[in-house]
Amino acid sequence: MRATVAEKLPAAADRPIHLTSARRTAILKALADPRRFELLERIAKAGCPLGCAEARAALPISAATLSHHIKELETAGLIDVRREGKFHFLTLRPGVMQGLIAILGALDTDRCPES
Amino acid sequence: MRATVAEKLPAAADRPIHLTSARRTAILKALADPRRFELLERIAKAGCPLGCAEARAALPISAATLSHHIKELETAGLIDVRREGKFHFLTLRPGVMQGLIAILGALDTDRCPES
DNA sequence: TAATCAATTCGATAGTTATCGAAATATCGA
DNA sequence: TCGATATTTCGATAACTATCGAATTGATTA
Repeated sequence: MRATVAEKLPAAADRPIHLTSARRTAILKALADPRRFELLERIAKAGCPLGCAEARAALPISAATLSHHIKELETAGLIDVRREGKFHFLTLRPGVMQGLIAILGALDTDRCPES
Repeated sequence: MRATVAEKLPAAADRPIHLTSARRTAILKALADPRRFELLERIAKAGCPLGCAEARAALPISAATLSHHIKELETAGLIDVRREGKFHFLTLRPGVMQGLIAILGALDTDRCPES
């Protein structure tokens, strides 16, 4: 099933997206920077699209650095950026985090009885 | 509670360990290197403790590099290393991956209705 | 003890990246 | 069009790290 665009289900019902190993690495790298992770937390906790100004107010970084981090999160496919005139709004991309979780969860399924 | 998988997989029922943000970062960094991730996959899939020789046979890296990666995984708390005389054996540390999953899962809980 | 094998440590190198200020680009309001 | 504001790009720097060969430590065996 080739993921029809029609299934734009509202909130918590996102299926995990399948991730190639290259994309998995990109996502993990994006998450591995503390500031970037904090930014992503802000975006996630905001629920509604987060403006760059709000993001900037929360993080002690320059505009150039924020732009860099946003691009990293975007190219990793972790967030969507809606560019609306002068302002940009950031949202978590549905299903991606669940896709990562699926990969990580598969790692510690079976274990040796003798531990 | 979505513990549907737990019943058919005996040993994987470890509770998620609570992770500080510093440790979360260390773990994500450890996972963000592709070779290291592959090493961890090997350890996980082996189930039983994996010898360094087997690990080395699976990865095209020198002994020095393998040693480095093992230390990274160990200091991040992702694996345990049982040192038995001349040989070292690697196992996945229980609960840690689940702890990370818990953090990541908490990120995309609620979302804006307007998408 | 000497030889051997497993793993670590050392020293060096090459590639990556987080960070910033300054300059550039883009959008909006007057 | 002009000026103000938002974001990006550029150029540079500092810090980090993956990698290796060589030397070293540590354990086993002859």
